[in-house]
Amino acid sequence: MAKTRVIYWFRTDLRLHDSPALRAALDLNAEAFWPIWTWDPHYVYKTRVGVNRWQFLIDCQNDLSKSITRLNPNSKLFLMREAPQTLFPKLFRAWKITHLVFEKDTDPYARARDAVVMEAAKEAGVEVIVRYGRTLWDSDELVKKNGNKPTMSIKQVEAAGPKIGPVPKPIPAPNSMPDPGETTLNFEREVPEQHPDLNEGCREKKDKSYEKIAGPNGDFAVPTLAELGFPPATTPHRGGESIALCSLHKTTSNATYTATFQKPKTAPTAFSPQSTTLLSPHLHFGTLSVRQFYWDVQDVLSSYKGKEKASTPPTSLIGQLLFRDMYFGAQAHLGHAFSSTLHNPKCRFIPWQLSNAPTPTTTPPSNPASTSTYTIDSPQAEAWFQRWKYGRTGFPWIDALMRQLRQEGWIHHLGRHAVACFLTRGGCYVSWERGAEVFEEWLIDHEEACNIGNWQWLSCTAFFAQYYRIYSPVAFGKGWDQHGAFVRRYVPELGTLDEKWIYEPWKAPEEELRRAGVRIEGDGASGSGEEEGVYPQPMFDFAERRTICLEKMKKAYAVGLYGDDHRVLDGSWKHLFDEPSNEHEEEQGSENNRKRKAKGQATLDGHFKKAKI
DNA sequence: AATGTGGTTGATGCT
DNA sequence: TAGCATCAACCACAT
Repeated sequence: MAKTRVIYWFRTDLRLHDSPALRAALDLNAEAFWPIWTWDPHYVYKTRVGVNRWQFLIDCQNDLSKSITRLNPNSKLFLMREAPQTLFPKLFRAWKITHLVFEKDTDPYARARDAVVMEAAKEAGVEVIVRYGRTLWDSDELVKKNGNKPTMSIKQVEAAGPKIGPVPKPIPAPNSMPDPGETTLNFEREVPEQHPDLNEGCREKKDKSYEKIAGPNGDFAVPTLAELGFPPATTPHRGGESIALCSLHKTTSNATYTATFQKPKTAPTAFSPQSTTLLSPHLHFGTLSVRQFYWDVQDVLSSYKGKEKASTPPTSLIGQLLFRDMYFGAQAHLGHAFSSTLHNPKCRFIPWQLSNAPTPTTTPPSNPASTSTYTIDSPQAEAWFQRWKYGRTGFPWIDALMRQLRQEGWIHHLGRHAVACFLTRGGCYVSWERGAEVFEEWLIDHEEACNIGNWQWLSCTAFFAQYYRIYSPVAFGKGWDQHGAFVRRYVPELGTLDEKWIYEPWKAPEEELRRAGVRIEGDGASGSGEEEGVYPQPMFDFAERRTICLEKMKKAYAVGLYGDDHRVLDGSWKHLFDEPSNEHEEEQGSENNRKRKAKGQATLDGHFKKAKI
């Protein structure tokens, strides 16, 4: 038997089925094999992981650990509470490791982290094996086949993907796993820097997850929410590969549903059950392989003989997976710059309120944007933002969605459209970055690439540009749910209000409100309007805000700046917006856009010089 | 190079 | 009830 001593490092792939990296690790026929997870202070303190997503992660880890033990009673998922960058060099020596194997991760922080770990492995003489299995196609390969440009449209993905080759077929789960070696830890432990802690506000008690490297009982156990100082989760959705595979099977065993799925025709108001598959959190944690999903759907399609025509990308289920690859491809190319407007060459500059504060340097940030700060440049906008976040806008459709999000960690994609449009270009004119942070904290399926990409889409700063298509906080929900069952479910204080007023309670006559036992009053600010039987006034006249936002968007598009423009970074963009809108300037704007298009990444300087002549 | 067409998911009012 | 034009007018992509 080969004397290989292997660490398999689980990260974005909490599964045994269809894992190219795990297969590569097991093919080493190790004499000792440790399946491990490293607790990462970056994840624990520097990203917004809400209680519900923590619960989901813990579910995934427990399920995976059980599955490993089923393959080998001596093994399980070994959780190590130290940063991988400092842990691995010590672990390599202590356990005489010969191989480290993991799935490639193209998130900007992950790339930097893995580079450090791979360097340490090189120094320790440990061979590193990396395999890709997180998207349909390796995101870096996808970018290459897209002319070394970020994938910014679904057409580009449809063209570039097949150039790489067909989506790899699923790999069966292993049916055995070698014993782990010794698990003694005879080395000094490095306690991570715990401040600042982005999740401090969520904790009821002090975080104790890093007190001992192998957990409180020294058995490498999966942590509990209590250890992290969190209160119990509120989400009804549970994680784990077992559940993920059951859910996938449930979806694909309904051939008609699977083959004719059209995303825009699924109701965002359906809640019991939901109208979509709810497989996104499983894709996020890698408890479901996206390629397994892809091929299971393809199998259904190839044998489908139903009356209704099968759907095709982009609206079909396969189309949804292509969008995911598109966002991963954009992020793989742009790195940290993808996550904010500033420094982002593909993100249109709009002078939103509550935007990320500019970084002092002119180079793209090396730190994740999630540690960004913003200035309250408008108390009004900040108040609207807070009311939006906590579901107290006075628009029941918006509030129901935001409350469902906070409580359950998941809302339908079209619901995300409705609240995102409302916060940004179709109501509050608040930066998409603020909304993205709330989603980061509250979504159990939060995937940085997809979240950032979708917020840019909805705010019409990248991927999508039809800013005049604005969702109404009244009409859109009503179109899907005439009777307001969804609103009643999540905004119970309006539970018995007649359907005539359920989307616009401020218009209801006094006697209707009295009969329904609700008063419409207060400004929805924190600490007010939370009295039982009270629902806030709408925070603004939507029609009025709609018009204002449209004008502002039109202006910003005419000016035509992007996040990497020096005038955006040095603040001189203000002059371009101060000037009153006139014919000449509109022409300049169009010219800007045309020039930019013709010159690719060129700045607008050339045009301005030309314009002066 | 100018022009036309289409773009996963708008709202409204008309036929 | 589904399909269409209108609203105002964006970008990407193909020709």
